[in-house]
Amino acid sequence: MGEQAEGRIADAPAAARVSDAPPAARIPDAPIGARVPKYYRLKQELRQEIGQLSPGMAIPTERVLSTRFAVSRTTVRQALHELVVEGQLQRFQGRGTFVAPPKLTQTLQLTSYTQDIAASGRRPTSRLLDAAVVPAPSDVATRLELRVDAPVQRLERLRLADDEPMAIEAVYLDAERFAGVGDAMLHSSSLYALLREQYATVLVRAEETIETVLASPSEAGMLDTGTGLPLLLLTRTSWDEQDRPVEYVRSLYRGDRYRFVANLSRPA
Amino acid sequence: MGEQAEGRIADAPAAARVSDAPPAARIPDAPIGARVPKYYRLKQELRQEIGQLSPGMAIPTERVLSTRFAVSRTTVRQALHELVVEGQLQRFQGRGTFVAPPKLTQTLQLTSYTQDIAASGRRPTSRLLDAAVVPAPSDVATRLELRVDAPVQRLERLRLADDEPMAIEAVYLDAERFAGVGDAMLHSSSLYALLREQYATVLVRAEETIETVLASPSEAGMLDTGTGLPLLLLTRTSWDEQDRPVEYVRSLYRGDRYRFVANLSRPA
DNA sequence: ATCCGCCAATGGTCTAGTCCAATCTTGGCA
DNA sequence: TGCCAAGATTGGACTAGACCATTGGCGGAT
Repeated sequence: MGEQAEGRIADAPAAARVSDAPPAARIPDAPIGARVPKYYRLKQELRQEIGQLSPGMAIPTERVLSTRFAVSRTTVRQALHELVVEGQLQRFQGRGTFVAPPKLTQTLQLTSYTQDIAASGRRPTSRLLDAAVVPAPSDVATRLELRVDAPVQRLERLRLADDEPMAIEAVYLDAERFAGVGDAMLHSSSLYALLREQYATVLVRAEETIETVLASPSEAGMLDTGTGLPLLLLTRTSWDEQDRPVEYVRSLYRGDRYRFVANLSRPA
Repeated sequence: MGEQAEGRIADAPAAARVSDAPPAARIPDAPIGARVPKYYRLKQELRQEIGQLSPGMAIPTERVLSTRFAVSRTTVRQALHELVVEGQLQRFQGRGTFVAPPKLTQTLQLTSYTQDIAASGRRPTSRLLDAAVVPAPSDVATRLELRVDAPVQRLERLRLADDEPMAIEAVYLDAERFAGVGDAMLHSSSLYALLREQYATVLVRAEETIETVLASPSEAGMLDTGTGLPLLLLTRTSWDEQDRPVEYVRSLYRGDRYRFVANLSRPA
């Protein structure tokens, strides 16, 4: 299920070449008429080698690759960077570079995070980073159909699966309608259960957007990844049975570790 | 030469900035010890300045920024690169760097591309890149529930909206069940209309995955973007009323130009 | 045996330059 | 006026090297 390297759409057959000299591995020459940067050819070469290895195995250091392929370390780093972004490699300062495990698939559905992760056979946990009532910024106010600066409850959590950081999530709720939800979340782990049991609110519909953003240094720190790596930003607004907006959620997932799946049906 | 004189880049604000993402506020930055690289501060500085400008306006050249902020051109390029990835800037070799228009939102739904784009007030067109019957690769065979190497019709198209390249799309269909669909598509533009009218097939359900990949040189060329820029890879499998898989589609969208939205409802 | 501090190795950041490819400008020529 | 060649300017690729921060192993002290 991890396929993605090959079988891309319009990928030029490109480096389906023969590497003749084992000792001095050389970067394949650019095909005639195609201007392919050196770092890109190196990347393809490395991708091939990585394919032979198992997740967790180490690959040579940047300096070694630099001399082995007779390119500058900068060029090696550019190739490695792209492989990291694609989720093929993981780098750790001071330790080395390692083959990454395959991407995980997360379903877009109107169920609780806890259920989702448990259903995939992993152990879900959360760390509450922040719970405060704040004046609604304009975008939050718009989504929740409140006045700007109306009090909203913000809940910020770090989501983990098997103790690995998975996403940073910020939820916003109407602080008047859901008074006390912040305190309640200090001792609860499932917001959806709390809404159902304490506030008699059930979510029936949601709109979720997905786009690519880049990790800030602190986001990178929390997600245990690098600054500037692509993240997937999911923005969700959910409505209850009376079609009132209930929650507005922003979640940041590592783009190199996750993919998302949505189930569509014919419009009515 | 350890710490050289700082240029105009403000020192790390690092405070609880409500973090500035293009459309609206991102998740707040926790002040946990995160070292802020120079290129990142420059990026934030430039983001601020860009916010004052209108799409299409030019910003100073890399060499000018390099001297203005007293950093190397490499550092400027790293900052600009991230802003390009985030969809804030567009760069053109030989011309300059310009403020990018805002991202476009594309809905994930089981309707035809032509309808979708037209509904958003733009003019949809397609360029048929390739139409051939080929032996099914293993992933295609799996999705379409066929034997490996069974004949499948591949249709590869470049999707445009208002003449701007939007996505590269590859569709796979069972070549026996939909015999002649390749030829028919030479003179038609809507596959879904063709399926409905010529093959009495209506799609009622689909599963769509979204993940981040990077543009190869040829993909970058077709989408009029840069090699190595993040793309959003959408993979769709659709089923008909008898719950038979009909199509398997892979689409590549520019991650800096598009976001996607899905509508979710409560599971039954 | 255990702990701790030093140190080598790793990836992360940054510099100051070179050369190349694409584009725009400019001026001369028909 | 219209065209084209030459040069200037832009971003793209690449080099060789420096210093920093983090990590983990080794060896000595306890």
